[in-house]
Amino acid sequence: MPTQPKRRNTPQRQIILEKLCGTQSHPTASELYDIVKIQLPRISLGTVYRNLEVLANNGQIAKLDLAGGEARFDGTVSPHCHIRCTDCGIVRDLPAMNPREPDLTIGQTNGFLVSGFRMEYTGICANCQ
Amino acid sequence: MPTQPKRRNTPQRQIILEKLCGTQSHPTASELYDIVKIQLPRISLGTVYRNLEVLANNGQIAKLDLAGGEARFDGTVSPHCHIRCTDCGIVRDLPAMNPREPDLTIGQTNGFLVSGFRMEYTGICANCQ
DNA sequence: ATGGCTGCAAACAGTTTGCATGCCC
DNA sequence: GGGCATGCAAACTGTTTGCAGCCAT
Repeated sequence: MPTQPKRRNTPQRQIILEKLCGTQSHPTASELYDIVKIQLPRISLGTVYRNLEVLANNGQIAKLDLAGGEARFDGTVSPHCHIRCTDCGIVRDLPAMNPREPDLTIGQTNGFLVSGFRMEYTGICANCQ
Repeated sequence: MPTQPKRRNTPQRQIILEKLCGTQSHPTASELYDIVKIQLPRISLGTVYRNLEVLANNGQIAKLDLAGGEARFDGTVSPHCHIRCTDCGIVRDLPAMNPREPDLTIGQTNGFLVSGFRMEYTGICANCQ
């Protein structure tokens, strides 16, 4: 198997991780770009995307590939459900909700090897009501 | 409230609906475009998108806004779960699975007005294993 | 000096939209 | 003729990639 490359802990990567873990919101890549740019004005959007991918592969952050186009990112890795506003798109945690365990046998009828499952609530957030 | 426009039943719209309902797969817009093009060689991709939107708003088809980029469309409207191959992206029905009823109170802590929820299994399909 | 990383810009994919024209009621 | 629909092409959005140069090991 291919050994993974030795990663460096660049300021860009550090600050991206720090800002993502320091927020309750689940920012998109470009929202995060705007936040990080305050401290690193010369950072590029491409770097944000590249680092988010590295961090997600590392298991340090979670990529939320929910409905509605843009991917969002979550500094909290432990599994929990989300609720998404169908109007403005913001995503919040549902901490009280513990997701049902995936039923790994469910894919057998289709020949699938089940690896996971996702649950997502949708609704209208307080702001948009 | 705005009255909705009087829709016409054009051949394009008819055949898109017919082809979508006649398949078990959950085609993307451009996959459907390729299928419909056999019978209507001059149809445009934009028309496919526009009609899929009209049909979805009509409740005649369902738009599956799952993870993984491309939207997919489903001629079966009754609620059921899906399993998606993380490798090739194909989507299959999970007919045995009846989705848990959405818990409408779940959003109260966040001030959300819950309108629905989605469940999606992921795995590797038989072909990609 | 090797190889990961950066900023920048261009490329890319999926989707939407503007426009001139066509066709049905 | 009012208005929905079409084909075409251009625009737009989110994301990825190629490249030259930089910096840590």
